[in-house]
Amino acid sequence: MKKFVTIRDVANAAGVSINTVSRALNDKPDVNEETKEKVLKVARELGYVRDATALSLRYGLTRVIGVIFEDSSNPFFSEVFKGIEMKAREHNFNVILMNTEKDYDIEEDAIKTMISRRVDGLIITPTQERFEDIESLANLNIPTIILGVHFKELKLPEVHTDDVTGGFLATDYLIKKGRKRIVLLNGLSYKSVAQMRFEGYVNALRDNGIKYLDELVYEIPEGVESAYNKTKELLLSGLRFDGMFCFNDIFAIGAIEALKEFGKRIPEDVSVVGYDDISYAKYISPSLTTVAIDKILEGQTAFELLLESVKSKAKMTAKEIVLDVKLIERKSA
Amino acid sequence: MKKFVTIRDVANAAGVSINTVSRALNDKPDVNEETKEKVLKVARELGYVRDATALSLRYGLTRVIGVIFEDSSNPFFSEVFKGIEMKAREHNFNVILMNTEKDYDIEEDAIKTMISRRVDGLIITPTQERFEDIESLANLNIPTIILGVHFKELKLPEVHTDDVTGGFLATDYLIKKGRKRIVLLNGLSYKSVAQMRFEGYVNALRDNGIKYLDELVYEIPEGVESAYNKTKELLLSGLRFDGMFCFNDIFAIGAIEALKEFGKRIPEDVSVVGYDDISYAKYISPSLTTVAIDKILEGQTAFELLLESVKSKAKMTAKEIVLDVKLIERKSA
DNA sequence: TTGTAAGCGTTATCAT
DNA sequence: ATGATAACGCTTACAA
Repeated sequence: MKKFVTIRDVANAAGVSINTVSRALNDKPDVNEETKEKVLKVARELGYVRDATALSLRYGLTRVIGVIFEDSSNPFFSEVFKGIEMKAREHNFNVILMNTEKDYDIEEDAIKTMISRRVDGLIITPTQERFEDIESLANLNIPTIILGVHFKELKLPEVHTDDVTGGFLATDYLIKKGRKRIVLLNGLSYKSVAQMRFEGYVNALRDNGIKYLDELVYEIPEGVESAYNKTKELLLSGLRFDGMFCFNDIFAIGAIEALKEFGKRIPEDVSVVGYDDISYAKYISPSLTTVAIDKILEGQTAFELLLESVKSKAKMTAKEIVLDVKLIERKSA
Repeated sequence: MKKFVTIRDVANAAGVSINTVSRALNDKPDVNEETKEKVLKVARELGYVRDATALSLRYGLTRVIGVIFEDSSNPFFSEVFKGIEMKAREHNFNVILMNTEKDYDIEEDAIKTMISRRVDGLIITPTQERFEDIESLANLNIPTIILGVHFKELKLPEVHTDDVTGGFLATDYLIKKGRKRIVLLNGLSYKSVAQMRFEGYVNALRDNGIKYLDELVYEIPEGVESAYNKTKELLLSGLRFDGMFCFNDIFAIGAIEALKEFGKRIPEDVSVVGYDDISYAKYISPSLTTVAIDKILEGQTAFELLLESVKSKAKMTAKEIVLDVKLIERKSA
């Protein structure tokens, strides 16, 4: 049925042996110029396209990398992916993308799949629930980059942003704007990112001589709804607060929705700062003051670090690349 | 270096031949129960993982499909992809995702790459600039689904939304809201989608007895900036209009930004309707009235149609799946 | 300069 | 029930 032209077909048509074809195709020196021309011509006419699966088997290298995200449709990840794909394409690598839907079991399966596919390397944003699956990669010595997350427990190369500073910048900005009671709407604390942003929050309070209050700090699961509901709950509970530092822009969007619903003016009554600077942050209303991270760059960096690791056959080490963040001042705070 | 456990390693360790291992691993009937148990145990201990590249070569099937988008970070595509990936995972397929950046040459390269990878099938949103590259797929009889686009020139299976109806719904809604001079901020007209939405726009005007005016119809390239600039230009030119039907939500976002800048009240002065219902459409301000298409479903449908085509070894035919659209009423119109 | 043959990891066919 | 062998498409020693 689906029959591709093989090197053998070309050989027959050109009246030479298959490895002469191979040599010609690969522009090797030990082949007569005329023969080469002829072979190339025949190959073109027949529509020959190299079979990458055969090459993979032959070389034990696939030129495929795997990317495992919790949700590739999340604008943060979709932009990071873009950076990865750009660089990969530039280096003639292809990318298999899989989602875990934040489920450890799916993550484990995805990793197995990637191993089975013999990917040359892997970029992953782990759920961080457990990490035996990631360890198995390290044991197989499959080059792996942890993206967007810091793993204390694992000695693997990581690319992430400076989220302690990010948390600090956001909180400090709110304080400078005169905010005294700043709610931290954080992600779940088993995630390193949440821990780091929390640390930044605490640092900023401390540096500004503001007392840390447990009643202002909340950890909630991902999602707009989640943030919307929690904010509504806080509002209903009568908790007083004049600022919110949200774990990400999605949370900020949910929070703002709830605040508006309660007639709060933003930023007059409550100032809101997000995180990530997803592309629509500037179009929501009020436009979102947020901690920007260069997502494309993060993806590119991850790929380049991975490529390094793929090329050097050395054992993976705990290299850590921390990317800068900056505060983008808009209307919400 | 990177040494994976092979069937041969397992065979040696278990003291059987490689095909006994193969049989055990594949749960074939002709293998002693005890031997099978032993082999399975050894395989587990050694951490054996099947090599998919070898399988691909062996069977001439990769269980990989290719997806070629113009920009996977565009929220429309990233959601469609999610639908594709979900279904693919369910059916034990993997997905290689590539971007064309709206460049025909990159598209052509991407297609070559996919052929080289021997993908079992391909889902593509063509640039529609030319289509020789797509034709080459048809000639190779590689199952291909055209997504989100209607190709008059090609007889290939397509999945797209009912954009004539969509264009009609949007325009008709604006008219029912009392709008008389409705700007169509359309995509470039060589794209079938733009043609279809235009057709819907014209139909709605006709059905409502409103005269079509060329001066209200504009075709612009993709991007928020593009829409922002064009809207600003229209405003500056003094063109009168009280409604805008935007080719997509991204355009609507850009248009709204420009309108606000000029002090126009939305929807009082100018009503705006978008298209796609990207996930942030409801969070921009005013929340966007838009024509919703189920992007996840579109992705899932595309995969399922592709799978059909992959399984049936029949020649590809021009099957067309047209998905429903519906108008989501929010605050912008 | 060109051809022959082995091998990458797997499964299917054919023997035993 | 199990083992040896060929084949998938390609590249690379090695021979000629």
